[in-house]
Amino acid sequence: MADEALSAGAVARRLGVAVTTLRTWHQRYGLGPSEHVPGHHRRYTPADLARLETMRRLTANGVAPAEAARWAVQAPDTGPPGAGVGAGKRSARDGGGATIPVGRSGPAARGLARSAMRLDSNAINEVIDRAIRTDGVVTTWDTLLRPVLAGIGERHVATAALIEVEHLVSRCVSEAFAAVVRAHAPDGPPRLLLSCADEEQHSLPLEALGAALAEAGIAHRLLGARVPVRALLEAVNRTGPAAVVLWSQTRSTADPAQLTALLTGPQRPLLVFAAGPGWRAGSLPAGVVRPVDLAEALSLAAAVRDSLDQSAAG
Amino acid sequence: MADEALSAGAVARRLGVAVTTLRTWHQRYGLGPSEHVPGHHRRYTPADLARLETMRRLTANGVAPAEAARWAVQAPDTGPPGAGVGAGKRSARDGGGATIPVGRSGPAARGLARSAMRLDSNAINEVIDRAIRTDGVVTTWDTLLRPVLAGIGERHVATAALIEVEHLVSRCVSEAFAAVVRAHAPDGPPRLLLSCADEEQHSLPLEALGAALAEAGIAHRLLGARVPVRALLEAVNRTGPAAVVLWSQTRSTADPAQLTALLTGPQRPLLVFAAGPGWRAGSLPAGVVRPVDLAEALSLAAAVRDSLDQSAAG
DNA sequence: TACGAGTTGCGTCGATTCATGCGTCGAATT
DNA sequence: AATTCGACGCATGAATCGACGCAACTCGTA
Repeated sequence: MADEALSAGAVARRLGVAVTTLRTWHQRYGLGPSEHVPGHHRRYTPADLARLETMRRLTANGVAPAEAARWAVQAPDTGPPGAGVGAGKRSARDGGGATIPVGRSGPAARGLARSAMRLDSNAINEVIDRAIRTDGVVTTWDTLLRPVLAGIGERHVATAALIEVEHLVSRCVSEAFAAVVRAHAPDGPPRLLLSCADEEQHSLPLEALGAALAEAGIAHRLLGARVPVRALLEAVNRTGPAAVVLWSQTRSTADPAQLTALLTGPQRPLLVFAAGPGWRAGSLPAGVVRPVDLAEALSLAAAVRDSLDQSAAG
Repeated sequence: MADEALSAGAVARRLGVAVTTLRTWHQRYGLGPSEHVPGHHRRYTPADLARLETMRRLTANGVAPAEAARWAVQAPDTGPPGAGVGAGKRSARDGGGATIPVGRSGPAARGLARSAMRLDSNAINEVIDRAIRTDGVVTTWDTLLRPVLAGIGERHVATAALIEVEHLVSRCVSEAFAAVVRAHAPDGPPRLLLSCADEEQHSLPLEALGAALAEAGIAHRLLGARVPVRALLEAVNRTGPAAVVLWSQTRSTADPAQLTALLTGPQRPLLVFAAGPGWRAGSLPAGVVRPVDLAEALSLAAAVRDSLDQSAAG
């Protein structure tokens, strides 16, 4: 670690705020140099600077300063500031429709596919539950459920068959996620709102995120599929979440106007996540964070975890 | 400083009610911050919040707000004996406001409606689970869930609002039924196939039937919504069920040809049920049984099971 | 079965309170 | 000499307050 210790003025200039504000943030929110003896000059380490960067970015997104400071204090790095997202690698696009739709996704996937073809919901449930219990929600989703569902989906659009299989598996997956959410008691008021974009009917990925959040002890609200913009704004207005995750599976449902409506809504500004492969990186309004996969969405949401809402300060 | 001095907005968001409602509760029932000078902002201490939590819990169970407030003021963490669906004395009148019309469906229905308006999925789950545990699936469906869902639906078609509420409640109901199915281990191979009619997207009644069947120890398969005729025949052909229940919610999805196709298929099931209000009694092909409600469908299915057992034993 | 009375949640409006960023000042630090 | 420190104060926009009213629902009654 470079032991560079930035002075208050340097930090203030870098952040674009006044020196006095730094002092104010320190004494009001405790957001200052980690080691500081009263009366002496403040020396900001890179870690302190990172905290202040988080504070600046959150406040720039409209988060109330008191709340933003709380997040910044306990979660130094809440993800990329928006620049690094564009370099998102196109993740595995499992091309090639082979005879076995799951490809090389492991034996569990093959077993699941077989149970699905047999319409054996008990076996499906058993496989999914065990995978979740063993590997957790994220891994199960990425390495088991998504491949199988993608395989069924490809086959379905190609052959116009397997519709009943797709429905059954979707139901089982949904139920498994719901069971995870039910098993983990929520530890506080839900400050996270998950919703599908307008006309978007694929809610399973969002349910996966919800289950992963529950697994991590993070409370949330999940609205479901096909949420019109008006209904979404209504829900935001009513519950006032700290962050909203809007899922879009396909390009046709990824209308950036929905994000803009969220950011300019009557309710207080908030963090907005644009999740799902539908969104185009270039056309997103400013202030929208775009996680590339489930794991990143989870870690981003974790930054909001322990923030008990209280806008009062003493 | 008291690190827990919640502002009015924060509390309102946490409870899922409007800020105005909080003020109303204060001046109508005296349910407010313990220390509050008129004109100043309200600061809710944890004790005050606990009181409001009690208020929320009681109203979620259908207690009239005035009475719930009386309880919450004097006993922050106690409640009246939580009773089942039909219980509860009607001591106080129950008003309206921004809620869902449930008519005379009992206090639990009103509590569920209030929780739904608050988008409080935890409270919704709690109410539903307890009702199912106390009164069983059939009674819960007929006297609690269906009235509330019908109320939401009516208001939804009239006002084009409450879509998010409808989705949330539907999800919770679906999850509750799924939990019932999971909790009761199936005792044999499923000889019963439940499926929605083609284009039919309301699968909740079928899920209710599925949960009731599971509760009675009858194994079944549930395909889900929007099952094309070809997919249904495919599933019947593959699994060879003894009976098939085909659900149709509205007249537009009740094509009798689907029933005829079932009866003339190669793997002809022993019995075909045409369930749901969509079917017209006159236009059903011969050999199709039409249960009028959930209870009748359940008893018919039980009869099928028993006859199968007898034939297997003999 | 229709209607009035009682209840309840919440929107609106003008006034007030509060949180926040920053300027200023005398003393201390580098 | 150049900053920075701690303390205080100020301007401003957001949040809230109190009051009022409205629409909707339930229930008792005719």
